[in-house]
Amino acid sequence: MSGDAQISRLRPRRTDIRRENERAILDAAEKVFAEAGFGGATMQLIADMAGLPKANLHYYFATKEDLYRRVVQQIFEIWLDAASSFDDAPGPVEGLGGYIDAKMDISRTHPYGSKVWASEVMHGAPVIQDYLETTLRDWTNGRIAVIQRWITEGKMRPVDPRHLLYMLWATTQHYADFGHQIQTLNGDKPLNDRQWAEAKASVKDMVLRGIGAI
Amino acid sequence: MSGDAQISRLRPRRTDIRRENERAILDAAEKVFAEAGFGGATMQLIADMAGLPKANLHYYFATKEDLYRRVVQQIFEIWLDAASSFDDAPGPVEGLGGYIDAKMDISRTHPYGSKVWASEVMHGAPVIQDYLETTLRDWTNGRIAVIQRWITEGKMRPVDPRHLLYMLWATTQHYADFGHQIQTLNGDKPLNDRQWAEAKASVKDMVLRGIGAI
DNA sequence: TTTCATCTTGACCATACGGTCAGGAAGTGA
DNA sequence: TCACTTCCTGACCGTATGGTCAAGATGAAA
Repeated sequence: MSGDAQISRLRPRRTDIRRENERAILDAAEKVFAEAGFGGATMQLIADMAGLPKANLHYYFATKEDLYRRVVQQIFEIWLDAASSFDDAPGPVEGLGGYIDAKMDISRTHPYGSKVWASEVMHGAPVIQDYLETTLRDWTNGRIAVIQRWITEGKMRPVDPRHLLYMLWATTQHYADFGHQIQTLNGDKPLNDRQWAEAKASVKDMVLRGIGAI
Repeated sequence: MSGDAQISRLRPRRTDIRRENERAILDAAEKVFAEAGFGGATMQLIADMAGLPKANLHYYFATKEDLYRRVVQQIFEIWLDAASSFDDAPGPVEGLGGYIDAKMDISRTHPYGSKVWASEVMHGAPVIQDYLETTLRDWTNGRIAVIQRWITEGKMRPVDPRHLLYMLWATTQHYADFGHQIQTLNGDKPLNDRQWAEAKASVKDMVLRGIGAI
């Protein structure tokens, strides 16, 4: 009767099994890699956190490095998506303001991924160097062109777009990468909703004034 | 004859031996910890880079963690010294401008130390948490007071001093911690003297305008 | 039911690592 | 020269790690 239908629902399908296990492993790996670094992370710890035996990890991800690469690619794609505000914005206030909002939100929701990326770059980008030289370089040049156009149109002062981008990346990601330090200076308490809103407002205000957009 | 004098000069004194070996080990350790992380660094690699047998490292530094702690403390003290411009400055242009100059210089001269610090904080500051809660907290509160005074005196707009400091730390250290990424976006070439000067000028210009100090 | 591909897992292995130690070399002060 | 401290180092050890494998369990298709 309805029992059959229930069982066939509860019993996971093949594709679901694969998807759910890969998701659990990637989530656990992101956290462990962020907190211990690539060298300090162990497959055993990731397995425990994902609730799977270690040998099962190697069934889905051949090596530790494969797993790590997937984690790094993930945060990179999330950041690329966040840049859509650049494209269809009339000026720097909307474009850069929206970009800052998006990056700050990501720093709050994906602090582990941000840390893994930072660690990877700090170590000389051994596994994602090709990304830097292709996707990131193209992306950066595209946004530099947009910023240059805004300058030409008189919508902001003539600042070096490169150093502006570096400042944006540095400042927004700082709230994820150095979140522990910020928390310590905040009386050992994580920033609450109001404080995050103030942080976003402060960053936007200082940056947009700094480039003469407001 | 003069041979004796030469020999007695060439033959290193006890204190020199200790000082020089500790220096060689610390320099090598700073680089290896920065490039591989604490977990990825090996005592063997540090020993090779310092030109000493591994057992000798353990003669000067009991454990890997002891060595690591010394490296982290080093960069922290360098940064503290850089903040002197804050104290005897009439206003934000000189105070913050000098601080940015100093931090940017350190990012160029001590990129490894900066990375080690970043890595340590990202991993939750397991070995320098007490520093964060004492020295750094006190230091930060002191500078916040200075910034507040400047605001009261009308020398800059009323911005949140905390987020201003975070922006300064993030931006200046970005040129060290993400130096590899910056280099990649610079055509795989390190920033030259002129580009470093431009970077400093850009950062100072954007920040000081952002807070209404110029 | 039968057949097949996918998934699971405990046990195992070779390697590399941090750290130890004993015994000798070298500098130092009397 | 002698006694003493500091410095040096090859050899060694226990442990933990990434990765393998073979045998079995489970779901899917016929």
